[in-house]
Amino acid sequence: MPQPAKSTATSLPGSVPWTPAQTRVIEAALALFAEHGISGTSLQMIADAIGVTKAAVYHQYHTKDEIVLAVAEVVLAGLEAAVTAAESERSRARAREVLIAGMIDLAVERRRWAGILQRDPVMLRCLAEHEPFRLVMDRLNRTLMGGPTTDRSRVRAAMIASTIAGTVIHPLVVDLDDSGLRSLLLNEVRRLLRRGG
Amino acid sequence: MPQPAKSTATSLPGSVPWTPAQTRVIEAALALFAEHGISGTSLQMIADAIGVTKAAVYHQYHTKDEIVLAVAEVVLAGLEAAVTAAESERSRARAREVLIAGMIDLAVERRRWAGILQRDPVMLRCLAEHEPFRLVMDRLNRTLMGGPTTDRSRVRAAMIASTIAGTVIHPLVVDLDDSGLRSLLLNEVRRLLRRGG
DNA sequence: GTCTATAAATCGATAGAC
DNA sequence: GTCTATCGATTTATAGAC
Repeated sequence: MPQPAKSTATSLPGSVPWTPAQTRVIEAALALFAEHGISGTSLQMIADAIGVTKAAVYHQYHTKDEIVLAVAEVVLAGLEAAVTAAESERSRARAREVLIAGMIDLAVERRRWAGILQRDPVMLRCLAEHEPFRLVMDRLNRTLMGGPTTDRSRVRAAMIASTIAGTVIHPLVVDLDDSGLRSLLLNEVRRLLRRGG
Repeated sequence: MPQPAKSTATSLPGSVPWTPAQTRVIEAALALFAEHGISGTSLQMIADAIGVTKAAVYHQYHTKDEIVLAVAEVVLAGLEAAVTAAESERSRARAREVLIAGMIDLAVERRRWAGILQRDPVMLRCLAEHEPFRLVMDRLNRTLMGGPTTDRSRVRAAMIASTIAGTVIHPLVVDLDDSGLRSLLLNEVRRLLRRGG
């Protein structure tokens, strides 16, 4: 079913015309997904959190998958913006620095959900199956490697991504305030890059 | 309910007398939990994977929580051994090095499931609720910090743990063989420690 | 946009025969 | 140890009134 000139529905670029009711659904879903996982969250739980019935939720999104997709768009929209900003830098080294700073900002300010969502099996499958999402991740990874693709650059890029996503949700740092965590994490990740690259 | 001299039932130290049928259950559960998450895995799926009925599974473990608990014991038994080995080193610096090497060995050799399980909301709740598990994690974190608890040492320990657990499951490194990933990861993590700490 | 009511499937869990 | 058969609760999802 080809439909040439109308690809705004499931693509990333942000201008999705959400209704207030849809916004309430994805906000509630985001919080519940982060706490219980996607499989562990039922539509009943989402409906209860908003204060409506299941039928009202189904009127906004016809399947649970659609809700997952909408949540994925929200989560990845921020990353996509960070990657785009980084790609406009002149050197690859500068691009990587800017991207890392952006990723840390995002991870810290949404540390409640950002990290967990990116490890959820259902979300991972969603990101792998839908090309627009995979494209963003490819651009992110390429910028993160900052040069030719070698075993070593793969491992280093994977380390940076895991460190940022994983540290902000680690039990050891739950007591730290956002700005303190942000600057400490930024410093330590930069140390990772300084020698060898 | 104090029970002085009989703590083998739910404590970690390995000598749990599993029957062959129980071993089949937790092996199937481990693989399915890693692929679909714990909430996303039903007892029917576990039974199907083994080739028996649900009732047969229930004969081994009376609730799903018991299966989760058994899986958690398997996962944490390896970590506990690594921590114990590290703690017997003379200096705290040596202890940390040994622990990190052990954690990397474990993460790489079980990279199919080790990382995902430690991020699953149900597993996290299980680790937080049962003291024996929390105790192991506390010892691990203390050894990882390698000295006084400061904001900086917390962040650095969280970074090391997230890096190891997250890198081995990152899409960028799925094609690398175990030994290559292991040595690259070990080198890069050691670089993290070299300066400042 | 939200409701009540309901269908069909699956969930975790149990009883009892073999 | 495994089976058949079943319970009650919950799940995703739909129909139709307001």
